[in-house]
Amino acid sequence: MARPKAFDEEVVLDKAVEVFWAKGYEAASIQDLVDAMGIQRGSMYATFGGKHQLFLTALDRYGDVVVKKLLEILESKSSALESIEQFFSQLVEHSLTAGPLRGCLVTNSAIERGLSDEDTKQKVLHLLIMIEKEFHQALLRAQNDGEIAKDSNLISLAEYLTSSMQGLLVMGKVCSERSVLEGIKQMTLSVLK
Amino acid sequence: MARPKAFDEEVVLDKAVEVFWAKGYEAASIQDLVDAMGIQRGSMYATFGGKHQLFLTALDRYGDVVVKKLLEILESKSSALESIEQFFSQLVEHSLTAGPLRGCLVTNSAIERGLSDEDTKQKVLHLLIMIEKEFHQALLRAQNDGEIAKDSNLISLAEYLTSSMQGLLVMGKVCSERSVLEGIKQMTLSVLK
DNA sequence: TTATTTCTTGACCGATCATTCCATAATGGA
DNA sequence: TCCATTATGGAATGATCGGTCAAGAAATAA
Repeated sequence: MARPKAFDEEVVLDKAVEVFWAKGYEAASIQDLVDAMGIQRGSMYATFGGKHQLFLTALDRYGDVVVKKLLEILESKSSALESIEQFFSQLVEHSLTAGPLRGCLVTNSAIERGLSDEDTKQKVLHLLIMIEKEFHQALLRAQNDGEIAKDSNLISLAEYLTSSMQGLLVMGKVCSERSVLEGIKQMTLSVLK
Repeated sequence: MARPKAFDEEVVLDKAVEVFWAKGYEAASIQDLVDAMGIQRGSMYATFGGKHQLFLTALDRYGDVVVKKLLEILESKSSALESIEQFFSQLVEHSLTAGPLRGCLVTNSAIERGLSDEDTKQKVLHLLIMIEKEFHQALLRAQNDGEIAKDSNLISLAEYLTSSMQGLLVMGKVCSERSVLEGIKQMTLSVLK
C-alpha cells in the first residue's frame, strides 16, 4: 500500500455537483471546482480525469442522491395521487427557497449540453426515464386504488408529468411568485382528476 | 456624413441569434459570433458594444422575430382551441426537425443565465409574460366562443400553458420520438377540455 | 530504517477568452 | 479636391481557460 487519499471522493464530488448545478458546465471553471472541492488541480485530474469526466460523474451522483431522494416522495405511504401532489409541491418549494441551487441539474444539462454532448444527452435521457418510470409506478398504484380511471394512458401520463416537471423548473428559474407556481401545479395535476 | 456600414445590422444580428440559440451564451465565443456574422471583431464591438450587450440585443431580436411569428398561430382564423393545439403541434414539429436550433432561446436563457444575469432574467420574464398574455387572449376567445367553461381560471391556464411549453422544449432537446412529444402535447391540452 | 508507492502541491503549458486599439480604407460634404 | 468622419481589418492586450508535470510529502511493507 501507499499514501491514502486525503479526501473523501464522495464528499468532494458533492461539492462539484453544487458548482455545476449553480453555474452550469461552461461557466464552471476548473478553478471554481477545485476551490469548492477543497482539493488541488492535480488531485482532481488524478481522481476524476478531467472536466468532462467530472461532470458526467457529478451527473450520476446527482441522480443517485438528489433525484433519488426526490423520487422517494412518490413511494410514500399516502395515496399515490397525494404523493404526486406532494412531489410537485416539493418542486414549487424548491424553486422558492433553493437560492443559487434553484432548478435541476438534469434540466440544466438537457438544455446546455443536450445538443452538443452525446454522453450528457444519454445520461439525461436515462435520468428522465428513471423519473418517468417512478411516475408510472405511482400512477399504477393510483389506478389500482381507483384514484384514476381504468382506461387512462399511464405511459403518456407519466411522460406528461415528467415534461411538466421540467417546465415548472424552468419557470422557477425566473419567477419567484408562489401563486404562479402553485397555479401551474394545480393545472398540471388537474389532468389526473 | 461619413463612410456607411458595409453590413446590415439586422442581418448580422440574426446570425448572432442563431449562434446563441445553438450554442448558448458561454459556449459562443466572440470568434464564433463574428465568423457567423461575417464581420470583424472591431465592427462588432463598435456596433453592439460587447458580448453581453450583443446577447441582450439578440434576445430582443429573437422575441421580435421568432417568438412573435410563433405567437401569430394563436391569432389565426380557426377556433381558439384549435389555434392552441396548432401552436403545440408546431413546438413538436420544431423539436423533431430544427436540428442545431432545436429548443428555444428563451428557455435556454432562463436556464443558463436566469440566476446569474439580472438583465437576461428580466428580458426572459418579459418574453414569458408576452407569451402568457397571448395564451390568455386565445383562452378568452375560446371562452367567448363557448369552447371552454365560463368559470375557468384563464390566468392560471395561461401560466400553465406557458410552463408546459417550456417543459416540452426541454424534452425535445433530448428526445426525438414523435409519439412521446405528441403524447405530452395531448395530455397538456386535455386540461382545456 | 529503508524502499516503494501514491498523493499532494504549485508552477507551468499552449490555447483561447473577451476586449482594446490603431493604422488604413472608404465615404459624403464643403 | 481635400477634409472630416466613420468603418474596417487585424495585431496585440492581459486574463483565464483546461490540462500537464515534476518534485516533495506521506504512508505502508519489508
